[in-house]
Amino acid sequence: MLDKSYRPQEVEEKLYSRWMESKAFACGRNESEDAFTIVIPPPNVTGNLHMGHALNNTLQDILVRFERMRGKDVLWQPGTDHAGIATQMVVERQLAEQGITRHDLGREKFIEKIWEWKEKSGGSIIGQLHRLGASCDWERERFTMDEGLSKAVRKVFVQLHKEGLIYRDKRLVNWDPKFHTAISDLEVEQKEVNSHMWHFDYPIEGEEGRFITVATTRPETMLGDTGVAVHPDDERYKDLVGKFVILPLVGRRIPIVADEYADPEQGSGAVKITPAHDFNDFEVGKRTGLDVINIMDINACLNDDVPEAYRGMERFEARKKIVADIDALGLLNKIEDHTHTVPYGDRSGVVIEPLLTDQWFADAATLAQPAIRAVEKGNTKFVPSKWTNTYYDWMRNIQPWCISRQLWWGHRIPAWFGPDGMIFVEETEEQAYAAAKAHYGKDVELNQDEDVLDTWFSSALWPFSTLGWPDQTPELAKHYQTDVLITAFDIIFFWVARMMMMGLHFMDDEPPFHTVYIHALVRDEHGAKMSKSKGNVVDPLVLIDEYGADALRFFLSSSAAQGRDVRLSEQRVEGYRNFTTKLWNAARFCEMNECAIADGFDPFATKDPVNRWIVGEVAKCEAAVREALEGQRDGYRFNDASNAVYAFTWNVFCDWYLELAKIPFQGDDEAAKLETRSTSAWVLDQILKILHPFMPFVTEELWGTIGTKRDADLIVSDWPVYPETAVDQGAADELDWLQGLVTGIRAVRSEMNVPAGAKIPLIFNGGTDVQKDRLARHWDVISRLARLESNAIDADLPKGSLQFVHDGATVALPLAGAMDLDAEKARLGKEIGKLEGYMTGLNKKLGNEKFVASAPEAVVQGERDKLSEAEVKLAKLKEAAERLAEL
RNA sequence: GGGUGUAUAGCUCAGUUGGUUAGAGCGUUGCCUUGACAUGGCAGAGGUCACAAGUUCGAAUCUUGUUACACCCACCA
Repeated sequence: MLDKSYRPQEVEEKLYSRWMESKAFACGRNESEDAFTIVIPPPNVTGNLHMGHALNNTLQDILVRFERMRGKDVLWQPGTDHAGIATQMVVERQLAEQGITRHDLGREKFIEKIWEWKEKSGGSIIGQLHRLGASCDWERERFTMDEGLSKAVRKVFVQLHKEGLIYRDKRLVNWDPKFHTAISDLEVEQKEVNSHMWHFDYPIEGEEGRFITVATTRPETMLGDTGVAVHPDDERYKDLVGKFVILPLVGRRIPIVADEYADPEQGSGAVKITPAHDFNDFEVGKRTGLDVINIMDINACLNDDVPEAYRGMERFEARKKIVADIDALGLLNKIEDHTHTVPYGDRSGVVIEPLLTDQWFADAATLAQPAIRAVEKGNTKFVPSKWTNTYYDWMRNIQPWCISRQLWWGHRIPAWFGPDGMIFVEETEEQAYAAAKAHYGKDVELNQDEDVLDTWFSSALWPFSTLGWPDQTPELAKHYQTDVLITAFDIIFFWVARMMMMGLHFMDDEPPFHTVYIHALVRDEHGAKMSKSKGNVVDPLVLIDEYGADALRFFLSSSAAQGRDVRLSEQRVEGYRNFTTKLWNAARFCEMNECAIADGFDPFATKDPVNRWIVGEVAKCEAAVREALEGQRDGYRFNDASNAVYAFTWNVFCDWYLELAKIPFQGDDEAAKLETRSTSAWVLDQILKILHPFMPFVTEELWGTIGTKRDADLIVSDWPVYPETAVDQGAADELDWLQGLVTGIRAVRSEMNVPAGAKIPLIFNGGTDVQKDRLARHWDVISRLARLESNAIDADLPKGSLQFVHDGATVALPLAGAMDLDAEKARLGKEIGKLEGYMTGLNKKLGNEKFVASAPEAVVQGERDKLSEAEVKLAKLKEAAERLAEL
């Protein structure tokens, strides 16, 4: 027996446990050759479920549940990411509370601490995904620092190194002075700031009183200047090229060089060059042979290569002092207000400092080539397709990828240094020692590289490392290539692009997925990005508590129109909660009426046209949902799929079918009652199946609670397949006519203020035999739904009647003295006016020879049909108006 | 500086290859405690599809331009 109301809070956890225990999520449960595979975008092990995760995982779960029901061997591969910087930060913060730093512990102990933290409180997001209903194969859960995945990382690193695609280089990198590590270009955020442009006069050597003015937004770097550049064609400075300036405060003699980088239009046309602290200057320095003097330490404080007065100063403190000191020397030419972009570390939030260091790089430009080709050839496609261009733009201009990080938490780089600096890159320490012995001819002491790899390096391997690679496991054979990757656009470069590169390189030129579905961002109700600092973050778990996971999921999927952001609306979530209530009550109604599928019942061989009709409507709904979801054409239209099943359930099944079913339920025709009971139960079952991927909990609960005996849970039941004959067009037309008649009567009644409860007579004139037959057969239904007391066919019309035309027949509701004649006249007049306007348009169109000549025949015929239909209607309406006028 | 996207009812949004009297949900108005459901039912009001020009027999839909907003990328001192 169903409870009077549905309380998701009481059933969701129970059902999720049941699914887990029955191993409903497990891959391989179904032995089908046809595999369907999605790898989850692994959330950070430090993460908490936010709306973006909720959307992302809801969409994945919809596809996974859909394909599972369709009989495929489904693998939704879950796991978490070790998230180098984020995780290290969390644990360091905890240590800081005890007054300890990671250096107090030492590397080994610190990493142990992180593992402890991970075991105890890491991965709470997994439990939160359970709340959402995510049907991942949890027994296969992976972590990017697992032994297996780490092995894959080492193998990839070593192989790429042997192929020359990973190399070590001394280069200027983005240095994060807070975390003391290099970061990649992608982890740098350019932010616009209001600052100043300082103009300094640098004295020319040997020319008393002559200066060259340079402008800078970073005065502190002047201590590292090793030259001044002017444009080779700049007439103003031609005579100065080759001469020297004496760098103020430092006293260094630095050359004036000619380089095209200097823009004569900018400032004075002369630019100071600091090769060690600016990417452009580095290039200029290389071209013109300038010295490279690094003036900063890892904290971005000035080092010992600057004059004593500045040593140890923090860079922004130094800036103030330098400006003041230059001013004191009389060399501060001017200060202008200036807005420019400044690089910030995306996780640390501090200004990034270009710093010259030894780092490991991946040759992204080479790895990108197959990845570009795969998309060009259509082997992997983006949905929506506009993201293809974003991908191309980035891939075609890709820079070397700095993959080393000066952190402790992560995959340690498998490189060992010999006593003379020789590097041995091997998968294991033993192999490194063996290689060293072979090289040196004797045993030597090796030191492993202290650095770890960029977190995204291991994520790039996720689609095959989680399947067991480098071992050739059955899962790898069956589930690689995976099907669709579902993610947000902000991760295309970080992750998608790199998975493409690695997947193609290591998996025999087969891309990791055939489709990349890029979903929207979830914004707040005002359209603003959600962020902690704005305080507008909505916790999905709070919404789940309040309205149930199904309501949140349905909101997200019905909002997931391609190419458009999702605006969170609690009101809409509430609306979908109401939908679960509606479904629940429909099921209760069926239960009360003892609906059950009788033995031998064939849904496609019912007698009652109402039943024949609803079976056809089910088939249409299923087709709409399936076609919207399937990836074959332009699938992944989650909003279309959700809306189709919503509209069918509420507006067709509940609003019409169940109302119609009350007639046989309350009547005494036992055969009709039996058929309708079976049909109702059958349709309800179909709804539960079709709705299950979207609303897994309420559907499973109903599936298990309503009277029907089940072999298995809904989650592992079969997605329905209907015969061609499921749609009976004759029944569809008949019900369409019936609904139009009822709606027409209701509208007239409502508009003319006939009391809702009043039962009134009906006169039906000028209808076809088919219509008369329908009226007679469905009279019970029509009289109930339209509140009628009697009917007469082709009868004389009493003077005072409400009248309208339905499908060519005149429908009259005699009210005698009870009706407002003037109001009815006005109503009919308005109706006629509207119809005439409509016909004018049609006549004009059909009178246009060019239209008739050039439009497709079907379109022209369609317009003609509309016109003749309208003509009949107009004639009848006019008759009605005349009758009224006689009064 | 380069690129992408969006503009349709009071609000949030659908509208697949150009052919409807342009749809939904929420909100709103009126009526209804009708034996599943007031977290409900029935009926209604509400739109010159941002603006301008063009292509076409026909444009919310295609082209160009304008305006507004959003986002991404980029080393301009």
